[in-house]
Amino acid sequence: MPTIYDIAREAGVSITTVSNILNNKGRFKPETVARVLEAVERLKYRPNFAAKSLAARRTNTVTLSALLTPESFDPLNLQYFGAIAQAVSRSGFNFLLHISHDLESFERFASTGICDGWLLMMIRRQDERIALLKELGVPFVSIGRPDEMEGVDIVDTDFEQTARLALEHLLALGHRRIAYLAEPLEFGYSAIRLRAYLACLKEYGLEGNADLVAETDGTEAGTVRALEALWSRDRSITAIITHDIPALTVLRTLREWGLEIPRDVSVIGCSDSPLAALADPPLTTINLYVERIAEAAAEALARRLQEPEAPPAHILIPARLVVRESTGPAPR
Amino acid sequence: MPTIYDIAREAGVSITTVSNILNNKGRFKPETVARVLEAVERLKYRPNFAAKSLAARRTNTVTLSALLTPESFDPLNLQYFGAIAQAVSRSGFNFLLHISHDLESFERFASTGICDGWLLMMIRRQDERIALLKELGVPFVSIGRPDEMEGVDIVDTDFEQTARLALEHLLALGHRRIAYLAEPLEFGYSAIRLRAYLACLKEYGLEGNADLVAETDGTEAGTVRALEALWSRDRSITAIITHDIPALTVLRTLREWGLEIPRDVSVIGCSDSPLAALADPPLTTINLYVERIAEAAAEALARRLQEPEAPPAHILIPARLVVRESTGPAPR
DNA sequence: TTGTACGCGTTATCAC
DNA sequence: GTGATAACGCGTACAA
Repeated sequence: MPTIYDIAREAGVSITTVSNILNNKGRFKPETVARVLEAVERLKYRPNFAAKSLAARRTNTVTLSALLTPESFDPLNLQYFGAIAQAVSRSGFNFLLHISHDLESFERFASTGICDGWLLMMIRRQDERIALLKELGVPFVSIGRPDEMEGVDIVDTDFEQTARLALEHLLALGHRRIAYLAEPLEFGYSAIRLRAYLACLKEYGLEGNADLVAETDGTEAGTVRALEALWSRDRSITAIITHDIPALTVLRTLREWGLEIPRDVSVIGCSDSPLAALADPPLTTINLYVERIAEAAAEALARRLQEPEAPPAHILIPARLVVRESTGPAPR
Repeated sequence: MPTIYDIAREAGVSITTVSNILNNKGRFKPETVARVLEAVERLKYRPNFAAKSLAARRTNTVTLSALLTPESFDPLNLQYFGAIAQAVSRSGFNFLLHISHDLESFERFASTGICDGWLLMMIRRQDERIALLKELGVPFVSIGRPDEMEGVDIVDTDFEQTARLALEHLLALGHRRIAYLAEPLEFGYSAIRLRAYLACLKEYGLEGNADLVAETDGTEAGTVRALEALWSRDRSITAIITHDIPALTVLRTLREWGLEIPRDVSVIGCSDSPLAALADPPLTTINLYVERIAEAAAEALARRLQEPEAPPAHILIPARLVVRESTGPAPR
């Protein structure tokens, strides 16, 4: 691998000149620039990452932290990865993806200074990554809301709005007995969604439905159990609001029970995972605008990196209803 | 961030001692070791990645390269990511995941020397990443087979065996008119699978079925078209071999046609994507032992990094049949 | 067993 | 405009 000295020699200039030209600093004779660039091309020179980082005291790199959990097989995560990769690249940073199975591997990685800042996803209510990064003084943006949001930059879906979107869609179709099947409430977003939903119920004078709430433990069996609990409590339910992944199980279980969807029961998910369109019937759900979330997160981190002392931003991205075939008029 | 000098001062030793103790070199008084480790702990010192890499002329880091394509939403990819992350960590390297939307972003990243070696997945028939890495002289292992395998380390599924597994399963159930629905043949693995399948047919004296082969373009509509082509060619088909993702569409389309699975038609997929178990009915498929592939790839790369001149290895990992509910006895 | 000094490849500072 | 030269933080001869 050639070094900056090789280029300087080839072009007949000093390494300072090479460095400055490559980093667009100062003004140089077009001729000099040409000679340098030509040498770079010929020798296929690329500045060494380690040396550059060490000297500049910044790596110009941003890392996305994802967790490795059994539940995290939702292909929606792949959409997030892709969208964030693009958004970060566009904002001029190198992009890295780090998958940690435990906090230790995250810590080892985070404290070596391989990146300037972090994007955190799959946020938990008491996310240890946040505590760690705060302590280390490493800039980051949280994609999702932890319990303690004080002093942290946050980008998240506007779950208050998704709750409204789902409820209003069902109300417009004539549904009144609406159940809510929550994902494990230990997941921050699940707790937030439920709270928003309950508030929304109240707004529409439907507090009665607050009884029709169940929680799955995240497994298929758990979802079936939650559904059974709901059904044994009230057989007049005509619609269910849930998340995309449990919705798949709900769809199948209801059909096994001899119910037809949406004739007998309407089902609406949330997140518009790629799985939603593949479901049978295709699932009505809420699209989160993953690209906008990615864009906002990348921007927020870029700003934080530039102005370390700026006040933390809390950005909520609106979502949109995607009507497919799992919802229909309430049975009479 | 504290440096090695801070630790040396805190522990009352030289930086050499700190460095050696941290890297397990030489023998030291237990007392000295304790003092150093205690200082490290107290100041939360971690060797700086850039400085370490620069001095050692190696980064001790391995990167997995994934491509960003519309088709790549299969959650199986997430399993690969996780398994490879773990395997690489276990083999003592830092793990990075790089998602590239184009060759340029890959090249920019690969030529800065941020990692010692690469693991390549989602291999294409003429994969430009392979050409680039070869030219750069950067060590890598290809997870999947490109057309030109000469001189490259390869770890892949034994598709010759998966073909046999699927065919034998169906034959044992009494099927004789078996169709094959291939993924786009521009994907290397798809071409390899088809070739292996045709060879397997011949072995069983079933060359007649070679007519019952169709190719999807990877979209849902394309899969439906391929299925229609198959059906218009021969209505006596009782079983279909395909990949997991198109299998989902096949399942749904056949049901729309009024066919029951597996009573009227058996369907078998390949790859045991997390989606397979969620399908309706749950899909019989071939499990690829993702963990073993990951393990083998990480090992192969570690060996290559240690012995740059070792002869290239071509490792094929056997798979296993997973019988669920989409296959059954042939209708009489 | 410990300390000094140099080198890794780059950027930053400051002089010319 | 261009060029010396001193960091950057760590590993490692080599000397003590």
